[in-house]
Parts: sequence; structure tokens; C-alpha cells
Amino acid sequence: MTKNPDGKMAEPPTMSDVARRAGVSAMTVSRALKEGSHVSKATRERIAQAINELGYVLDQSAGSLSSRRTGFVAAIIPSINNSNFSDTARGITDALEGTGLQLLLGYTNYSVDREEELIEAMLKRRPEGIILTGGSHTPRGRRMLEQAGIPVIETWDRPAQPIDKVVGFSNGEAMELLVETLAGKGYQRFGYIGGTTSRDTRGSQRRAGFVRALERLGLPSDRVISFGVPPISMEQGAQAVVNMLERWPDTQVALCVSDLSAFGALMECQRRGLKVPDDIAIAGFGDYEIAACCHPRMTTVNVDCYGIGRQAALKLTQTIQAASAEPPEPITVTGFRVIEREST
Amino acid sequence: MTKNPDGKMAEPPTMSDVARRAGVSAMTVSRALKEGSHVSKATRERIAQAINELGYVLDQSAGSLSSRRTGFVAAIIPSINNSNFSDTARGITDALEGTGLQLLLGYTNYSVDREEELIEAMLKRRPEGIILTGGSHTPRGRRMLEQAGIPVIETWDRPAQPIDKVVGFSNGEAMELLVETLAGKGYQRFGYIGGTTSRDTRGSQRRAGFVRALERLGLPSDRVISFGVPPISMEQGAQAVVNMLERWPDTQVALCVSDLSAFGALMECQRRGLKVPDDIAIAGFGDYEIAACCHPRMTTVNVDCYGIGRQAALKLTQTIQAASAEPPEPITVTGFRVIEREST
DNA sequence: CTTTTGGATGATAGCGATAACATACGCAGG
DNA sequence: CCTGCGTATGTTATCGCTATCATCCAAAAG
Repeated sequence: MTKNPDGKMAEPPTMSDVARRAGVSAMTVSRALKEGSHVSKATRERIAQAINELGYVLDQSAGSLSSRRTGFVAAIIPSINNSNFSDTARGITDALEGTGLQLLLGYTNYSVDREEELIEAMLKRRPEGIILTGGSHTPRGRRMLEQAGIPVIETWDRPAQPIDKVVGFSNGEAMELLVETLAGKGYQRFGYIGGTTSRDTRGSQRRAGFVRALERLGLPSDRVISFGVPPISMEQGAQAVVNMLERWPDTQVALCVSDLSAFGALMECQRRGLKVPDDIAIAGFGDYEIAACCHPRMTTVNVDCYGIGRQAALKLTQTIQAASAEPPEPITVTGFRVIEREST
Repeated sequence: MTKNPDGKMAEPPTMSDVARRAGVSAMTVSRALKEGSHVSKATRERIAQAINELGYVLDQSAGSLSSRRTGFVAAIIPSINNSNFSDTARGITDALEGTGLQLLLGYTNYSVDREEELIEAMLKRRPEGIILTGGSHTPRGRRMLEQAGIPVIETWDRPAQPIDKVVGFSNGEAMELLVETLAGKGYQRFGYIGGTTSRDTRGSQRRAGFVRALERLGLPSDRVISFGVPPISMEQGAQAVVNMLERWPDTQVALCVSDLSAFGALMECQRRGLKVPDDIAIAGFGDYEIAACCHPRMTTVNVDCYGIGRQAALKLTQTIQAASAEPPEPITVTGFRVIEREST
């Protein structure tokens, strides 16, 4: 930290300081700092030098108060420690590249109350748009979003009553497709491993899809282990599969709410000397890196996490820019596909 | 988005709107919104009601211009898609809870140039402090940090010339400890798997520690595979171990720059029918969830990622608050320990 | 030589909040 | 009944920047 000779903190220089030093007005400095405005080359250079000498950094919060553009968008994800969501965040960042918009990221730990707090905290900073994960919010959170006057994008889900725009897919249908694919290979006795339903909406929908598909196929759908508070960990997946094998020893295939719990289950089976997929088959959800790399490689459902982020950010920037031009489609449905590998 | 009858966007209400509706001055509204200021109960309630009716949300960017406190701290990490760093981010968030400070998170993808961009982008928003990963920055990035007039905390490393404060550990020493521990178990022919040196400073230091420890022990230290651009993935770890076994088939133990590459190597060995640790032992670095859960469970080095974040944030808030009181220690050294498991 | 045009720059007035000071009022103590 | 003080509220002046309009001037056009 730079200090004055008297030991007190030096006040950072302002635009006027730069202007004075360069012998121009503050307005000209402001222009010089902005792309595509008319400032003569000589002036521009004098200003650049003054900025350099003073170590000046533009105060964007002051600027945005004046221009009424804060230059950032907010995104709220359940967890950053989950590569599915961090891939989405990466997609957002990449799509924002070059738009002059910056990402303000927050995470909820899968709590809607924490989400409400975050929504408020973010809205206080006046983002130009906001991207959410899922369509479940507290009533107050929802109301704040509706009244914020900015584009709102819900992702990773297909809410029955979208607030504004949506980029997502049906988690239930994706799980149904996985069940059908595996049933097509001859599996009949399916088990499901997931967390308790309360917090993780996407998890609940996957489980509902599991049950729906089996009922449609006329197969038993009661082998469901709900274990632990979502998101369930690798270790919890390991414990759950033990639990499942105790209750229903003849289970042929265990579907898991995510690749992480599936991986835990897979390792636990190996530890107990079970052959996967011969003794028991295992499939996950999400197509994490680990699913492609573990041994045996894991069957899973790929959902275009990165693409969800990209498209959400794209829709956002389109909505912001095209204030009057034709707005983008309100709902984008992203794809998913079953990746069959060695574990089934 | 709320729109007026004429179809244009409704301007969000300001504090004056609230004040008018509640029959008080804007200043009183400002006070009512702030803890511990004297506003009568009746007035407070009238204001709360007006806020509710209008759906008002405080504009913090305007407030911070006036109060000269933006209420957030910036943190820059290499990747959010890496649980070590996201654990650090979680530690920061948790330690910031209740301080009125919010976290603005950015990630560099392990690029110092991207770091420089981020530093500038963040500084433009006038954070009250900034937390960085590592001690390698571009000269310009470093200069901006020095001149910013805010506390700077470098983490995950022990820079030779710290900018300001440090919360970290020596990656080299940690790797030395791992080598010594394994040498103590009788291993003699060590291999190392890591990325090319250019980008990942911490990775380079771990490799240097590997070499140092072996030289000190009088063991060969040339079995080093540098493969791929950091951060190296599970898949790259798998490829690297194949490469290593081709070049030095009698390698007894492979140390990897992180648990992720170690896991890839472990799975690849199993795929090739090698017994771990009998045919080859494998150890990682970082103590990720996967290391505790894979089969066989992986020996690794635990570094207190979460604690690094917590302590960095703590040091930051102490520095901010105790402007004149005694400032915190400039350097905090966090611990690490070898976790011996089944893979060695 | 006048007019037009547009680039370069400056002056002024906010953006929406809060700091700092000012005012009004009620109640305890003399 | 006055002084003194603390609570409750209002007024004013910025915070650092940019939108907007005004001005000046040189070069192109007529």
C-alpha cells in the first residue's frame, strides 16, 4: 500500500488529477479512456503518460452511476466446487468476453434462502442482467427479480412458470432417456441413488424421471435410496450403494443423481470385490471428467453445461443490446445425450 | 421485467421516491436502511412499508461513491473448476460472512496476462482489498497492486518478494516432505508427472522440491515427465504415466503434481493390469475428495485450502478495520501434511 | 471568399446515495 | 423555569465520473 510521507494512506488520484497533469479537461480524459471517441493522437498520448505517472485507475463505480451502466452481470450457481456448474460459469465468462460486461459470481450451497440473500446483494449493485440456476426461488426472491427491470435468465431447468427467459433442459426427461437406454440393453431391476429431496430441485426431477420411466416400462420403481443432504458426495454414494445392496441384493443397475456419487459407488463396489458391470452396473449423470477417466469408464448423461452458460450469456447480451430490436427467443432448450461406456 | 404501460422499461425507484412516499427525507430512509442509526420505530415502519410497496432496492454503487466504501473484496484464483481453489474461495466467503463485505471472484485459467486484465478490471471497481493466488504477476499487474492503496494478500505460495501480506506455504517443501516420507518406506526409484513449467508456478515449485529432496537423499531425480499445459487433467495424467513406464519401466513410485493427474495415472495403471501399489505406487498432491474415495485410496499431501481462504479473508478484514490499530502479521504460514493411504 | 461540416475540446449538470452539520424537540437535573 | 444533552430528523454539499450541449477551428465544398 502506498503511503504519504506522513504515514497516512495516499488518496488515489482522480480523473481531474490526470486532466490537470495532461493540461486538458476531465471530460477529455474520460473520452480518451473510452474506445471510439474523438481525441487527437497527441492529446491521447499526453493523457496516457499522465495516467502512467500517477498510476491512475478509472473508478468505474463512479462512472456507472453517471452513465447508468454498471457493466456487469450477475450469475448465481449452487456450488463453485462442482465442475458442471463451473463449466456453466466458464461458458458465461467466455460469451461475455468482448462485450464489456464482467461476471459477478455467487454461490448458494444449494440453499434457496442463501439464494434470496444473494439476489438482494447482487441487485443492490445494479447488474445489467442476472443468470440463475434452476427455477425454484423464495417468493421474495422471485418478486425482487420480477421488479428489478433487468433480464433474468433461469438455467439448468425448465421452470413451469419462468420469470423471464430460460436456457435449460428437462432433468426428468434426461433421466428417463437413461433408463430407457439401459432397459433397452436388457436391464430390469433398477436402483436409484440420490440425496434427500428437499434442496436439490434438479435431483428431485431426475428421481421423478427415473420413477416415471420405469412405470411406463412396467418395471419396479421402488428401489430408491435417498441418502444425505444434496449435493451428495462421492463418499455418500459409496455408503448408499452399500445400503442398496443390503436391501435389494439382486439390483442389476444403480443409477445415481450425479457422476460423483456414481463414482463413489463404483469404487466401493470394487473395494468389495464386485465386478462392474457384471455383478452390478452403475451409471451417473453429468458427464464429469471423472466419468470418462475412471476404470471402468462410466456410462452417464452428458448435458451441455458449458453451452448452457454460453447461451444464457448470449441471450442476456442480446436482450440488453436489442432493447427495441427483436428480442431473443424466451426459451432455449439445450440438449442432452446418453454416453454409454463400460460401466453398464 | 417490469414495463410501463407505454412499453418502455420502468425506471427503478430511488431513495427519494421512497422518502416521498413515507413522508420523510431521503436521509432518514438512508438511516433506516442502516443498522444502528437512530430512527423512531414508527418512521422505520412507514419506510419499510414504502420500500415494500415500491419494490425498492438500495443502489449500493451510488452509496459507495458517497461513503467511499464499496463493500467488497476481490479474489483471483486460477480456476473455479478445481476444488482446491474453490475451497479457498469458500473459506474467503465464510470468513467474510457478517463483515458486510462481499466477494467478487475472478479466475485466470492459469494465465498471468489474464490475471493482469482481471486485476485492472477489479481495481476499477475499487475493492477494499484483494486476494491473489500465488506470487507471480506481470510487472504491470504488480505495479497496479502496489499503487492501489488497498491491502493485498498473496496466497498458496510464499513469494520471495511479497507485495504486501501472505497466507501460504512452500509448495516445494511440501513435495520434499512427500518424497522423504516415501523414501522412508523404502522407495528408491521415483518418477514425477507434471505439466510444462511455463504457467503453473506452484507446479514448478513442487517439481523443484521433488528434485531437491531426491538429490539430498542421493537418489536419481531425472525421471520427470512434463506433459501438457497446466493444469494437467486426469486424462493427461493417464497418458503421462504410460510415457513414464515406457521410458523407465522399473519406476517404483510416481508422484504427481496434483491428485487429478494422479487419479488418471492410477486408473490407467489398473486398465493395464498393473497392481497399485505393488507394481507401481502412485501419490498425488492436494488431498482432493477423489483421493480419499478412489480404490485404492490415494496417498497425497493435504494443504489446508479452506483455511488459506479463511485466514486470507481474516487478515484482510483485520487490515481494513484496524487502520490505525496494530495490523496483523504480514506472513502466515499454513500447514501441510502427508496423508498416507493405500496407493503407496 | 463564404459556407458547411465534422473533429476536438470544454463547461455544466446531474447520477443516487451518504457525511457532516444543523435543527427541533423532549426530558432530566439544577 | 431554564440549561443541557441525547434522540430524531432535515439540509446541503459532495463523491468521481459521464451525458449533453456549446464552442472553436480547420479543411472541404460551393
